[in-house]
Amino acid sequence: MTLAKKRARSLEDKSFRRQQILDAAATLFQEVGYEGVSVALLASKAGVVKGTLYLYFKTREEVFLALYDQSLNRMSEAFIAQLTPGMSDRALCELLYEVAFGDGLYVPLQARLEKVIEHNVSLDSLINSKRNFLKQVGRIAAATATTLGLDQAQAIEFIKTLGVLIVGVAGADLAPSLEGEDVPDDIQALLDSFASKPIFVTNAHRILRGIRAGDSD
Amino acid sequence: MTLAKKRARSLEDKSFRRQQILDAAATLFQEVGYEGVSVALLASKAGVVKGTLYLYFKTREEVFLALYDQSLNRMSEAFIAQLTPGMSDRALCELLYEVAFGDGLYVPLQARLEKVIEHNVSLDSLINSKRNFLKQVGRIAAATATTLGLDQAQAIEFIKTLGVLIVGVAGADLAPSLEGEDVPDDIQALLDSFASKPIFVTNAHRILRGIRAGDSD
DNA sequence: TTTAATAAATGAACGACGGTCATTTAATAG
DNA sequence: CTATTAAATGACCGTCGTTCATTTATTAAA
Repeated sequence: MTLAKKRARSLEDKSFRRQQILDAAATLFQEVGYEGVSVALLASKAGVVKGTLYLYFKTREEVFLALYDQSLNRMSEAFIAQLTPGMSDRALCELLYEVAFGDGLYVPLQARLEKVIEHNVSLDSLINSKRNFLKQVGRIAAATATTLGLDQAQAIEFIKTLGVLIVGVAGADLAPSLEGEDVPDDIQALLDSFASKPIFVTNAHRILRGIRAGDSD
Repeated sequence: MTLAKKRARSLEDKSFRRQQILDAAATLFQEVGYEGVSVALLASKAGVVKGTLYLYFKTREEVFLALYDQSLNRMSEAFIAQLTPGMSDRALCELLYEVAFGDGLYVPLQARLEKVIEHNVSLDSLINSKRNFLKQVGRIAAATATTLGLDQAQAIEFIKTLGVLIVGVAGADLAPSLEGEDVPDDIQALLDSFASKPIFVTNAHRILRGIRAGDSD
């Protein structure tokens, strides 16, 4: 769990400590959310001091970018593992929803990736992250192509588009919880009408039909 | 332009000053973006001092929420004004894209609305904003229903869904500009493949076809 | 075994941030 | 002309992400 030595001098030691920090960040994120993860709090949970964090990550956002990369890898692995041959279009859309929203880190990080995280990250880190993204999209698309009988280009377009859709529908889940607040009926009905799952599944299905039909007009 | 008196004592004076601050915020937003609009900078541009801002807005985010409401109103008005009878499905999707992304404030604010802005706003302000949202969606949907020959329920679903799609596709536009940076070809191609307009128009069209077909499976 | 070289870890300090509030003072009513 | 009021002020607060001179655990050399 913890490092035997107090100083990480070898490369293995360093990557071990780096991962320690990431693990603490993942746990903390689930408890207090993105904005709640301050550098001071993260450092204390990781058992180091603030300055030490900056030996392992250039900025606070680089921590989140690394967390995002790992969550994307988990997500794509889980998706591919749960794909079953002959799965219906709808079942696949639902699986993708469950895997993406079930991870706990992937959706809130993806939703902040381009608007926030990427704005305080080195070009190198950004490029590495994008390369990993390309790789995971390729893996997911290949598995999807086989299951749904699409060609690879269709599957890539499908998966990329669903990534876009996930960010859109995630809005409702990332809005402040009004649990226990005195919300008028008309407003509550409006909020309910944006429940992420039905919107995602229905429209993922519509998009898939369009791709199958080969529309380009 | 500016208030004759140095103190705003009447209700008209107060709402005038409030709007002055909002105008300064809109201008500043276009220049420096969301994160660049600090309370101190906004105050100086509006010709007041920091503390004064808090007489007119409870928090920094309430400024952005008011800005969002006004941008949504502008947007829906422009959309309805430019609708023409007999417009094709595709033309309407393109018009909606142009109007939404052309405003300059609407898209970046909508993209941050639920994830950031609504988290630091009073319940009253939030409810008022949602009521305005409901009203504008109703107006846009009614005009769309007429133009496209949809019933009102279909049109409302269509417009709500396109709002979700806008937030998703906006990611690419809100990412940091890598203009002048040394970006490898594969990464540049990836970024280009997420250009917001074609993704929006193509998929808005697919969604519309699905709604027209009356899919619910 | 002792010493010198190294770089990992520290924590005090920085400027900028959003937000507060006792005080000042412009405008109004008597 | 005076008393009342509340709009405007600006000094101040705690917190934030980030930096860096200093300390010290670890390793290599003597």
